[in-house]
Amino acid sequence: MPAPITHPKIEDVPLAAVLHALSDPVRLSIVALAAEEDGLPCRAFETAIPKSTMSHHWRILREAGIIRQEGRGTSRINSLRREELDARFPGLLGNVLEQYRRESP
Amino acid sequence: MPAPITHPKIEDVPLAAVLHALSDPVRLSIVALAAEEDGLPCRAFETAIPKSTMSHHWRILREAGIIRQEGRGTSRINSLRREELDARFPGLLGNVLEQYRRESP
DNA sequence: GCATTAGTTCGAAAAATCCGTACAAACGAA
DNA sequence: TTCGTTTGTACGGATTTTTCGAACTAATGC
Repeated sequence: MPAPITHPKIEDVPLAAVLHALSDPVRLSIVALAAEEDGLPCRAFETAIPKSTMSHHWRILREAGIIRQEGRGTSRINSLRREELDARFPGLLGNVLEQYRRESP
Repeated sequence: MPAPITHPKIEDVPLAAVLHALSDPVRLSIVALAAEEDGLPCRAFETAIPKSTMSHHWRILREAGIIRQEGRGTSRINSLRREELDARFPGLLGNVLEQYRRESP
């Protein structure tokens, strides 16, 4: 994929950016699935939404330091930046995931 | 003030709405101050930002069930809906406030 | 070579945000 | 009561963000 995928240093990510990234139902569902299963490609998420919109959501999550993407062939491997995020915002992601699971069982 | 101020039932508020309300630096600072001191009027918050913009932020916070406003004379009394929020999203607000204080000391 | 698949980019429409201006309501003082 | 002040909302337009179809690129397979 042409655009060189870049990931921010976690210490450069403001709290508001993380909360913003998590403030969308589609992105929440992405994060919840990524938390359960590591290394999934983009196509494994949220089939009902157009690819271009999903691409936008991935970018928001990437730029908020929440998800890491590595190109593998024609697809991407997605993973949560769990440890980094926990170091920077202790307990935040875990708590949000807990709320999410409570809300959508 | 003309518009009848309404507050949502806390169980009707989606997680994404709460995170969205908290995903703005100005609103975060409002919530942080409201958490420290109860019953402050709107004018006590964020003097540098235009009144009309602040009014918008208050509305977002109100509609997310985060803040309760009661008209008192020409001003409003603002308070966090702490207990209700903690019942619906246990630990979430406290965690976000913790991150906020860590980030802006 | 050609077709398929995975995901990005472009461009335009729709929605949200920001902010100046005008406004309404409550209050105090004359 | 009437005038001026204070507190916050409503309106309208400019800017920004979000959404999504269509075109595109790159890797893979036949």
